[in-house]
Amino acid sequence: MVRIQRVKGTRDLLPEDMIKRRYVFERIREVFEAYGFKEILTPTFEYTKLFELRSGEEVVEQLYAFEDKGGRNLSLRPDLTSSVARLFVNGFQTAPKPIKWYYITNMFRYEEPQSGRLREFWQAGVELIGSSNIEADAEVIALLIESYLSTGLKEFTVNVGNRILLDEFAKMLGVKDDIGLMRLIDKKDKMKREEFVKALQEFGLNEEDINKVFTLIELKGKPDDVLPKARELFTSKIAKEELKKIEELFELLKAYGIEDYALIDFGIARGFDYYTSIVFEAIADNDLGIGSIGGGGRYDNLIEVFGGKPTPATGFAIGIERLIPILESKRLLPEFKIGSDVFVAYIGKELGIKKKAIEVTQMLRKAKIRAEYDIQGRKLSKALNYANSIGAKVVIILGKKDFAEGKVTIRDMESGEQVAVPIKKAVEEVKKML
RNA sequence: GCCGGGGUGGUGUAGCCUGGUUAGCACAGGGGACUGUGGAUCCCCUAGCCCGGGUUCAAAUCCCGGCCCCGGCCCCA
Repeated sequence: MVRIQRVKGTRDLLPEDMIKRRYVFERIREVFEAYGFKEILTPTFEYTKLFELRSGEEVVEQLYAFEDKGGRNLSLRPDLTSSVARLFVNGFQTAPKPIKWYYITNMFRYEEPQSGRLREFWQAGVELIGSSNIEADAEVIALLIESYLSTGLKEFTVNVGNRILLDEFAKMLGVKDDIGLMRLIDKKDKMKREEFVKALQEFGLNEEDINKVFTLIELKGKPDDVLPKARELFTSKIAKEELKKIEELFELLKAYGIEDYALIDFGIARGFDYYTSIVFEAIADNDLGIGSIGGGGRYDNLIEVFGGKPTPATGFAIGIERLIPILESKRLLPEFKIGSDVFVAYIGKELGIKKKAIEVTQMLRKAKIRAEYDIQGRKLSKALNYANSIGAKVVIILGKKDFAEGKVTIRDMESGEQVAVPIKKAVEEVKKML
């Protein structure tokens, strides 16, 4: 007999995992809804073409791609942004703007698993479609920050960069392979300074250019410190306009009251696939080897790539498998009690007494008390033992004597105290003890 | 896709280097001692060498391949 294993890069989620996830999702959901975002869900799989249109044919390597029985080339969704854009194009182009949608669901990417990276993972994210105003960027960045705060996380920052400024920067240096340069800059934190310098030299940059790269990288921190230096570095008109937007962005973030968590980091690249302007990523200090815990940005070209009329959009996603371990390691999650509060044990094997045990259990359940009765039909000492092991606070004992008198014995599992009460009073009595 | 480390009952492990009894231990699980009182004790039971091939008289142990886990690279939409 061959034992079937879990598929590589997937997880079984047990009750103690689920309760934590549910808690975190609920906190995030409350904030999303407070901001007026409405929940949507698109299909788990799409035509592979959808993702190719966005990211090029090479992405198939990173997709869970397959052919179905009808010969359709499909892929499990690697994120929801493409699907949401597709949905928008298919039916919401004339809907009132902005459209504010959120989702909490699983994604699939065919990659080698490692710390904080699985082949199936969950994201909570939002998309804000139809506004090119900087207000839209501010709204989603503020929402991202408030989402983390709602889970109890405090030691994190959302670092804001800008794709246009990086393009301008590449132009200034006369670099054609701007994406290559950005990837290199993105890796700056993983390398020693000398290695980084060497890599930049190999990329074809002279000393002056390399100094400019370092100036760019050091453009990191609070806007009051960073923006004046940025204005010296960037001289083009386009760049000046973007800098003005970023200045306004941070003014708006102050109005949201969350500016302490937002920083500028012009070295952020974030993949580069379809981001067009403001990009951002959330970093939480941790010793688990986890980098970004979420991120997003503006994607003003994607909707027309999918055949819609040009429509600006921005959004973000939070990686749950990255966030939860960090919350756990910082002890920010509450203690959860899983399982029943009341265990109903009965003595004897007669049908009548079993039925009475079920009836009592049902009374408790109808009163919204988490209760179960001893399906195993254990002897009393084992039943108490079991009740103890599942953490039941109260055991209801139904014996022949009780049965004959129309009563049950209620035992407080912490103190060991017991009272015999008429069955009709049992629920009331138990409620007092919980 | 590439690199490094690993894989022994449900869980945690001993054994592996240096091949040789019936693969040991603990916890968990089921039953009993105990036909109305738990967190205890005792007894019994269940259950394992990731898969395949090779070397050998003999493989958990040595060799090769695969799968999976942990971590790193590429990539990270």
